Amino acid sequence: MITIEEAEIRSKIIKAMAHPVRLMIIECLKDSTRSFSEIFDLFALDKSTVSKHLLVLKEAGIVSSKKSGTDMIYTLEVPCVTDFFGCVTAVIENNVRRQQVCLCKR
Amino acid sequence: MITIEEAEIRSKIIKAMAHPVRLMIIECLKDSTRSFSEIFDLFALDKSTVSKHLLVLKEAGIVSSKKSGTDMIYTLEVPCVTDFFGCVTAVIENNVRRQQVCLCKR
DNA sequence: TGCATTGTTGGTAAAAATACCAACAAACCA
DNA sequence: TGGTTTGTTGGTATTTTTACCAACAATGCA
Repeated sequence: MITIEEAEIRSKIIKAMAHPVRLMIIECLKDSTRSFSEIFDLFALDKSTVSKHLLVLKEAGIVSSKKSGTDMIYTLEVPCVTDFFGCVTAVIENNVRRQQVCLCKR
Repeated sequence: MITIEEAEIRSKIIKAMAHPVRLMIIECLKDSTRSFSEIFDLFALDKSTVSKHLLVLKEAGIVSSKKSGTDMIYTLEVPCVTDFFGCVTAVIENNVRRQQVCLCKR
């Protein structure tokens, strides 16, 4: 069995992914690095909000950043996190399927 | 690119996993179903708190429950979620490695 | 029926997360 | 050097999450 300390460490990393904006950021970093302004342009949010979402991902160790000229370049450090989305999709499909069963039976 | 609606649906499922207690519940359901009292005994928490954590997992479609005699039996609906923990461990190990690099260089 | 046992629900207080604005820092360029 | 662009940090209001207690519902048992 997992200890509570280990669970807390895991929780921080999973929590860092548990926000729609941060999920979209991870998705857009899946195939290549992106500059802050490219990421910022995806959302109708204040730049400080986007910057703070990136900080959450960085502190979790999911992305890293480096200065390049004027830009700040963000990189997905651990691409395997996107593998997980397949399982999340499986949960979603299972939910849909179960709801259909309910609808049919009642 | 993923839409914001899709990201919100995914986010709800990931958020359901993003708590140390709920991660431990998932871990303990990995190999077999468990009764409420077995799960409750893992924690020094009020029974209402544990019950509500289970409700969060249930509403996300991660676990299901069924009454069996006196007990409420909980089942992990989508075991693949535990596969993800391997990737979370990869993030943790990467973080440790990077911190060691920092410590050496400074 | 009366009384435990088992688990859920309602209410509330405290903590954490989120988004914005404003101010700031760093780098570039005119 | 002075101004512009790019991104971060500080502060604050709002929302969400969390945990407890108390009350309740459902089941089994004496």
